[in-house]
Amino acid sequence: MQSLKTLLDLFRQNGLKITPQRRIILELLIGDDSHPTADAIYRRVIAVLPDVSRATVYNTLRELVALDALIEVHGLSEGGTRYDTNTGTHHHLFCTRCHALVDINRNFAGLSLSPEEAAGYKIMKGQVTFYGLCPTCQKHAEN
Amino acid sequence: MQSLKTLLDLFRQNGLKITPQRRIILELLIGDDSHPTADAIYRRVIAVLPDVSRATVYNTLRELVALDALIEVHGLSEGGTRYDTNTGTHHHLFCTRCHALVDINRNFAGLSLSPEEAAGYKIMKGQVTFYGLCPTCQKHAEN
DNA sequence: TCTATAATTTATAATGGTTATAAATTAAGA
DNA sequence: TCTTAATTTATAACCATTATAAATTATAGA
Repeated sequence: MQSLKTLLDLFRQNGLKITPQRRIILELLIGDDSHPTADAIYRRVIAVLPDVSRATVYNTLRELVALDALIEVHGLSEGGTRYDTNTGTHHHLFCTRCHALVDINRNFAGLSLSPEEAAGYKIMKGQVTFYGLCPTCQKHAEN
Repeated sequence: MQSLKTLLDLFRQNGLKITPQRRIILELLIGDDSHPTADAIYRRVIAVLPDVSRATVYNTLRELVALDALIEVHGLSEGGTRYDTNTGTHHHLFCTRCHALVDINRNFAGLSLSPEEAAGYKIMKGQVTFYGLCPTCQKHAEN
């Protein structure tokens, strides 16, 4: 994710106002590679600005996604969409026990389909998700 | 997915009763490779047995998943979980426009992580999802 | 075949993440 | 400083799914 200044400029360039709420959310998001949920972001926001509403958090996240400054990761964990500040092409490694999610910044060779396999589809991208156990969860061996 | 007889035996072996509702759901699911949602299955069920409730459909799907006879696919489309009758290891190809989902029954070589990339994680599996446009959606070029 | 009973189904309410609504507030250009 | 459109907020609504509890039923055993 870019610097705060770049993000603020991006908002301004798109006719969006810089509100205290938006500024806090952007500041918290920058450098966060934990793939937080909307709720996790909300909780961190109200620790700083206690009166911010959930709706504003959701709205701001939606704006960031629309501006391609943030990516939604669906289908992992039960607690809702995860937000990814890494907007480049990358893959994921997910801990099925604690739901930690880390980025894999690498290209996988051989990630393509033969014409028969592709069944006439025009392929736009291939995304890999690795499932496993993080070091901490391996120690708590059960499950 | 196995034959109806195999599935019925599986239910019996696990002390589950064979009800008309369950039988219909199993029959509809066998040979269905469309990755339907719970709602799609429900609508097909009530076309045959009009009084079956959504809860029964959800319950039966949950039982099939617990018996490893059905797999849940999360994070694709907005209409909820997709159900996959292909219980073997495989990958997916998803049309981002019409949400068609097809199985890729192949192993991808090179789908592993170096120790540094794995960051201490114990990897259990790697799942690939290809995103693209199906032949029909390519014609309706927009989007 | 009949009965007893535990499993199942059902209607209904509840849940959880997220979006819509509409009124009150506010950023920012003139 | 004003004006106004954008934003925020509280609240309700939404949708997929699960929980609850009462009514029904499959099935094992008499």
